Amino acid sequence: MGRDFPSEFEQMVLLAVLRLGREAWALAIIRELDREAGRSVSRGALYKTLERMEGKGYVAWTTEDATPERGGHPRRRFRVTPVGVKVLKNSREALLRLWAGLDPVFEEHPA
Amino acid sequence: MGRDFPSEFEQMVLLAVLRLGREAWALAIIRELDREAGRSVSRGALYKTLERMEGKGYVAWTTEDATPERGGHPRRRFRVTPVGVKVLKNSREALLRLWAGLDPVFEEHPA
DNA sequence: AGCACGGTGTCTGCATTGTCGACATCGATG
DNA sequence: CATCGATGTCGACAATGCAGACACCGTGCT
Repeated sequence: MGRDFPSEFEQMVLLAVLRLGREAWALAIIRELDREAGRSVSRGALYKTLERMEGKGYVAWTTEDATPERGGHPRRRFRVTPVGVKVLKNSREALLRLWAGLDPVFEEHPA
Repeated sequence: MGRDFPSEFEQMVLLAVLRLGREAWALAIIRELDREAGRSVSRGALYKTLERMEGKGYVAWTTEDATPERGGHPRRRFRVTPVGVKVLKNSREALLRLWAGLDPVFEEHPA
């Protein structure tokens, strides 16, 4: 059904992959998440999630071998599938709808 | 730590409670979620989550007895605590930051 | 050579979360 | 009295989030 919601973590990962475009390697994703969302993740957690999302058809990847410069390892380049984009859009819209009208709550400045 | 993220579902529930204001009873939350986010939840799932969130200090409730009109049952009125608002704000900002620049991806209308 | 180190990826395991469905109560209605 | 609807509680299980250990292979020091 169209009613499929990615978990919060999955959303973040999907978004990070989208932002990285052609540079979406695992470690880059971790750094992106850390930098942009203030969220640190271990590789294990990330790979697990990516694999699960592949199962659901949210992401896909291609293995590209060598970048002999740095360690010369085959690394995986991830990308978000159309389905992934769709569910992302879905929850984005749901969130947007729920946030609507609550601005006063969020606008408050602390200190 | 300030770095605490509510899960996607928790976020939705918190938001629904905020929107409902003084009318945040369990069943109302369920209806709100269904209506605004297209997400259907069972009562068990919701209560569990609310209780877990109480443990983390995101929500609190007061039991008000009787509304003799409809079943005459004590029902719980939920509300989001300041901590709850804070974590909500946190993830909202993280999401907003991650979404930034990806508009082209989301703006596409499918036909 | 030898060794530590950094970038990659895999796997096991466990704690937390998400979710359902059954059980239970009480008033109103048929 | 039998039902139904609004409420809440509980037990169980599957899915998810996440860490840490294991492993490989170049590079750069020494």
